[in-house]
Amino acid sequence: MIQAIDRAAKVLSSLQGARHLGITELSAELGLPVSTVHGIVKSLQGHGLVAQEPGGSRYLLGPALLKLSNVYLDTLDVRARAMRWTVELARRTGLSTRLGVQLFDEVIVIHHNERPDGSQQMPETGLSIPAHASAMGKVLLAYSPEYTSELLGRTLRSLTGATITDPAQLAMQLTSITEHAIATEEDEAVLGESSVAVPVVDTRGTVIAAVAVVVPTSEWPPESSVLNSLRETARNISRELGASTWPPRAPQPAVVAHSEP
Amino acid sequence: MIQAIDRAAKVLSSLQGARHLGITELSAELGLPVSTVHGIVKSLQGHGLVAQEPGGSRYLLGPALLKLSNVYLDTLDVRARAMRWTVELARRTGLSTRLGVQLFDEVIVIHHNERPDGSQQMPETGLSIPAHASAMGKVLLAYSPEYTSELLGRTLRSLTGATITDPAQLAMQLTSITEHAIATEEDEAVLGESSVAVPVVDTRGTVIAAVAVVVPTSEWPPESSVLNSLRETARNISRELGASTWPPRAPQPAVVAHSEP
DNA sequence: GAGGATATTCGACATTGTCGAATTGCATTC
DNA sequence: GAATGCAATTCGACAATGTCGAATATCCTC
Repeated sequence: MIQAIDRAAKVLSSLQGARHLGITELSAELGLPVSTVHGIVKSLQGHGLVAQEPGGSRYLLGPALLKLSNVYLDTLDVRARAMRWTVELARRTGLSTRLGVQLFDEVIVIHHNERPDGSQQMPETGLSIPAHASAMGKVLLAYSPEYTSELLGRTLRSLTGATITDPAQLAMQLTSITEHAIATEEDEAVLGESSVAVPVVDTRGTVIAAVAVVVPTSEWPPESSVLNSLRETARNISRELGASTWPPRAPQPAVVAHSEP
Repeated sequence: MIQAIDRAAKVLSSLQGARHLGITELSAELGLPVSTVHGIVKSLQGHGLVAQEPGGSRYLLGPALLKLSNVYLDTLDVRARAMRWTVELARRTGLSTRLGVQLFDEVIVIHHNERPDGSQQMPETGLSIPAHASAMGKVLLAYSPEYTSELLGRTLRSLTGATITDPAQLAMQLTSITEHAIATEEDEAVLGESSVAVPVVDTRGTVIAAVAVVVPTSEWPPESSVLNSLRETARNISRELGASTWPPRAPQPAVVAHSEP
């Protein structure tokens, strides 16, 4: 890991947490000399990744990020393929749908369809949710055991009273998820909102994303027709991506007893 | 400018242009040894700014960018303040509206309101348009003479037959824009689409963004009521940001003959 | 199964980024 | 309106760091 780049990324990450920061504040947060931070920030600024708050001398994230992320969304094959199917899913279930990918210990929503009831809703594309508090996150964790083992070691942040913070309990859910290829979450990220998610796989059988429907907790549990539609949506997207089977095979645990002669 | 960060930013920029690239392709594009590029890419990947295309060994932009850009949009004061006014502008004019900021020689759309006619439309937030081919871009250039002089030196890329590529002609438009505080563009970025833009200023009287309405070229020129609504919108946003006067003062050219005794 | 191409690892060198001190600039106070 | 204090910026020397080329591993093609 190249030190300067690592530090630059940490600067971006800090600015992400605390909207506006001065050089001194940044240097305190990162534990680096001010002049070092200054050099990094100016380099980022030179590419529009960081900007000065007009008038002041504090810094914030820059517009280049918006341009980059727009291209990022366009390059995602899953997203392009998924869109027509999730529209249909939203229509059939009357619920809002999400498509998400894993970013370390979080899920990033890469596509969102609003509830088709015409109510005013927030766009959720770009939203990030701690993986352990999200149905999509649980799906993605369940199929990527490498990250999971590490995650279970750390303390799990609680978002609502219902967030699962006990590693053992989460681990249990995850094994159950690989068996049934479906994950749920009740009020664990946002009070009043629950969700169900299933995996999306590509040609190689790898789980690369998750689709979810968001269900108001007042309407929980969802009818089985909702679950069927959700499953069918994931199967359709996966098939378009070249997957031959769905649901995906459960990931092989680190050590298999004796599978080959 | 820190070399490693500069190179990292260039890697991101390359991936932005050509969706998927291998290490060798990247190294060719940047004129750097493969091992150097490899180190940079792996560092970016370690922060989710770059990702591997599943299965292959090629690289593409990463999900962290989406998360960062989402925070970027949230931190923008102008955007939050502008939204309610642009909704009203779209309603009154029946046209789609844009709010944009400058990113070097481009304009990035930071907010977009769809035409209220209920037709299916692309979301344009995150869209980037060469400044010289956009009404918003012309506004922003007109009020930031530093960049402009440099830009006029380069060759201006033509997007449609109507794109202004002659520096002299563009320079003329820019001076006229500072006088009237309004810019137009006819088919210069996209055929069939024209637009009108006005500046948004902050407390210090600096132009920090531009608002525009997009007019189908078939309905060009827009009625004066549209221009009035647009101006009023910019004035309202600017006032909310603490600006005392609107339209903004024309920027002082590099050398003034004799203005102070 | 062999060949070619591409990604990845490794270690030595010197370029490069880092750091602390000095300077400038801004804002607030008296 | 001058003076004080804080924060951003500039500068230069040192050595830690990133860079590069060669060697190795891995993947894909034929």
